[in-house]
Parts: sequence; C-alpha cells; structure tokens
Amino acid sequence: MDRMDTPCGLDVALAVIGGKWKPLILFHVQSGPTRFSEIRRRVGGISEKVLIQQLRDLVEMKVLLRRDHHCVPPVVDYALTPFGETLVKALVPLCDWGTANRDVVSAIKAPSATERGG
Amino acid sequence: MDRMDTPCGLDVALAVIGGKWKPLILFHVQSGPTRFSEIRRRVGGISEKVLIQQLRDLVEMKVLLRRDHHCVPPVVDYALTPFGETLVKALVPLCDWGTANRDVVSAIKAPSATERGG
DNA sequence: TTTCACCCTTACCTTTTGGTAGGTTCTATC
DNA sequence: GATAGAACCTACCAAAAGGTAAGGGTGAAA
Repeated sequence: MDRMDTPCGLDVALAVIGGKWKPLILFHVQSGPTRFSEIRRRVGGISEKVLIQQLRDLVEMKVLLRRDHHCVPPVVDYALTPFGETLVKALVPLCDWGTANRDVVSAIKAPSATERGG
Repeated sequence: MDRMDTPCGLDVALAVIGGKWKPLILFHVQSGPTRFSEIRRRVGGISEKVLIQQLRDLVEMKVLLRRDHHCVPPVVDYALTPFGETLVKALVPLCDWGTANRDVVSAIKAPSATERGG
C-alpha cells in the first residue's frame, strides 16, 4: 500500500468503535457489568443478532470482558476491561462534541436526506 | 422508539467522521487548504470516486469548506471550517489513543481474520 | 495531433453491515 | 403440554459503503 506512516490513529479507533451500535453499547456498559438482555433493552432498537455480533467484536478486541456464570437459565454479563476503559476515556471529548452539536448535525443531515435519496 | 435520551453523542460524531477515509482526510487537511489531487496523493489508496464522495459529505456537514477558484485547468481546494476545527480538536484524544494502541489492535485483529474469514 | 493533468461524473460490481425470522437448550410457571 | 424467559445460532435478505473502469471539457506541453 502507498499508505504513509499513518501518524493519525483515528483509523485504529474507528476499527474498534466503528459501526452503528458499538459506541452506544460501550456507553451503556461503562456503568458496570451488564447482562445481555439488559444491554439490549437499554440500547433499544438493536436486534439480537447484531448485538451479539457487536459484543463479540468488542470482546475480541479486548475492550469488553464476557463473563459466563455457567448456570441455567444462562447468565452472562459484559464489562469494560482496563483497556476498554482507556478507550472510553479517549472517547469522552468526542462524545461531548457530539452531544453539543447534535442539533447542528441533525439540522444539516435531515434536509440532505431528500437530495441523497433521489 | 425505545431510544432513551441518548446522552451519548458518539453516534453524532460517528455520523460525521464514520467511514473508512474521513478521519484520514481530516487529518491531511488540517494543516491548511489542500487541493483535491494533493489530498488524494497524501491519503493514498483511495479512488477518486470515493474521495469526492467523502469530500462532499464533509462539505455538506460544514466540516470542510470547498473553494473553487474557477479557473482552467480546475483548481479546487478544501479547508477546515471553524466548526470542523472543533471536531478535529475533539478527535485528538482518540487519535492519540489509536496511535498508542495501533500495535495492540493490529495484533488482536490480524489473527482473528482467519477465523472470521472461514 | 496526441498526451497529460486537472476535478468531477457515471455505470456497474463486490464487500461489509445491518435487519428479519426462526431455531436451540434448559428451567420455571401455568 | 403449553408458555415464557435466558443467551445465542443459522439462513436468508436488503441497504450502504467501497472499489473498478471509463468518460468529459479544458489548457499546457511534446
């Protein structure tokens, strides 16, 4: 690849938190170990298949820790790893920016939807 | 929707910088107004179609400013808007995190590629 | 005239991502 | 037996994102 030294680490971060749901999942898990069904309820609007997929990705990336209590009916919860906590900390300014500019971005995106859709 | 107040603004930020190339583009433009062909060379590996698409998105989101010098042969350059600069600033910690953990993430992702690919 | 570089466009295709619907194993409840 | 809840899997499908190939109008250089 012609890729240079890539001094910008954004691509790395995006590889971890990219996607439609991962930021939300991280947000809802940072308060402590959370069970699968509870995450699903809190995120809202996500299907089981996708949630599991995202969760597995996050676990694979060592951002989340999956704890299976090996009991019946199944009890599993997910928690941030120390590594995941460093990521969440780095995410705070961006989260803050997004919160501050939610209306601005929405106002810009909404009208463009008709243009792009045609 | 069951969606709560969505106190996490990450989805907003992701809507703006999400995608494979936008972070890189932002990075290469932050040093000052940059011409299309120069961005393409600096990013490396991106096709014209995709670069234009990303650039248009960024302009549409008021993150970048497109300046057409209306001369022949065409001269066009892109620069960060003040709004875009606030975004880039919010991106710094994440960029830093990515840079610091590039090897960690790569080491984790690489072997999983064989599992996921099968 | 041909070639090159410029910025951008279009048509077509592949990969990735997200979504729907149904199934599995087990226990508790009705 | 039927129903419900837990966590997860599988098959199929749709949309979005990304990639490839080609063209277009102009002026400078060969």
